[in-house]
Amino acid sequence: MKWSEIGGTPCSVARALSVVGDRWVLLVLREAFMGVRRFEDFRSRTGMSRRVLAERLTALVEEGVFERRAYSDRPERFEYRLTAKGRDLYPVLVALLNWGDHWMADEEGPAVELVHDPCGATVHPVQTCPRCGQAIDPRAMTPVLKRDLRAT
Amino acid sequence: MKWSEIGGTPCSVARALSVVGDRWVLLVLREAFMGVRRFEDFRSRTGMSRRVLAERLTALVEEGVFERRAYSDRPERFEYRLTAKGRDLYPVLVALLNWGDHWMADEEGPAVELVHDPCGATVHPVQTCPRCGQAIDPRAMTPVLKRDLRAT
DNA sequence: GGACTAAGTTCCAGAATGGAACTTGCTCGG
DNA sequence: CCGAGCAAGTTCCATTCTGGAACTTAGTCC
Repeated sequence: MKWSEIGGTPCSVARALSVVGDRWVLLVLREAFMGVRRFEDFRSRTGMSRRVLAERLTALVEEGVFERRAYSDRPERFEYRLTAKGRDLYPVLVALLNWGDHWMADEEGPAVELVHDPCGATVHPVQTCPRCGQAIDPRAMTPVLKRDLRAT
Repeated sequence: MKWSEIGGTPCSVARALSVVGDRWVLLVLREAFMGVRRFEDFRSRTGMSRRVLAERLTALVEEGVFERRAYSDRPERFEYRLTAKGRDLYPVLVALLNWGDHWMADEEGPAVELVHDPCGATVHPVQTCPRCGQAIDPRAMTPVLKRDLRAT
């Protein structure tokens, strides 16, 4: 199976990955959540090649994760802003951040910390059950398969 | 910058991605969380090539995400089990699943549902602030940069 | 006029990938 | 005993993808 076919799968994880399951895309999203909007800023802060950045941004705009809009005519210049669909990827980034902070840390401590404005605390958000409010433990979750994940 | 250098960055997201920021790796993890442990099962359920699967599993074992252990001598056969480090990636997968369910759905509904055993509900876990318990809204979070994300 | 900027595009050599064939050690059916 | 089958890889090749550097376009600043 080629990667490009993965989005045709009925699995939501696979479909999400068809959009977002790319090394560079996730780094671009990290920057977007830090407020970056411009091509050159994405490029210099992630260190990716222009080639790949241009390609990824185009794809993300097509997927509706970013919106491309002019911030200047003469000369024409564009910026990339997260849409609601893009903003909803925040939990993915936070989950990666938490895991990196926990398992890939060095002595100097995390480079980025998250402050929850309403309560003012520096936090690592946790996943909880929206029904009972308990923190999620993987072993307390049962995945129920409704369809073959490979079917079309 | 080459991808292989990304792990040397002080950013936890980048470091997490150096391990897990691969299309196929995340699909392998999806299967692992559904209980899959064996090479052939990973292969047939994800559709990836043996070549790439073998390579990724080796790397994940080196990183401590999976543990490789024999489940049979004569002939020698191995299985791959998630370690604690691997299990901690659950929130990443759940976040992707949630996003896929929400934004990439089709008419037939999700292929996988998650049941929270303690309360019995089918749920989409949400990220909350461990301090005040509120659901996380990206706009209510301020990222505080402690160091340059590109420095060594 | 010349240097500089931002947002791309183009080109190339080298790295990564998918697919299919092959290997190893063993079990099973006849 | 013989051939088929299986699981977990490994090897090979043709195709695709990447990083890096150079180039383009339209305009501003000195």
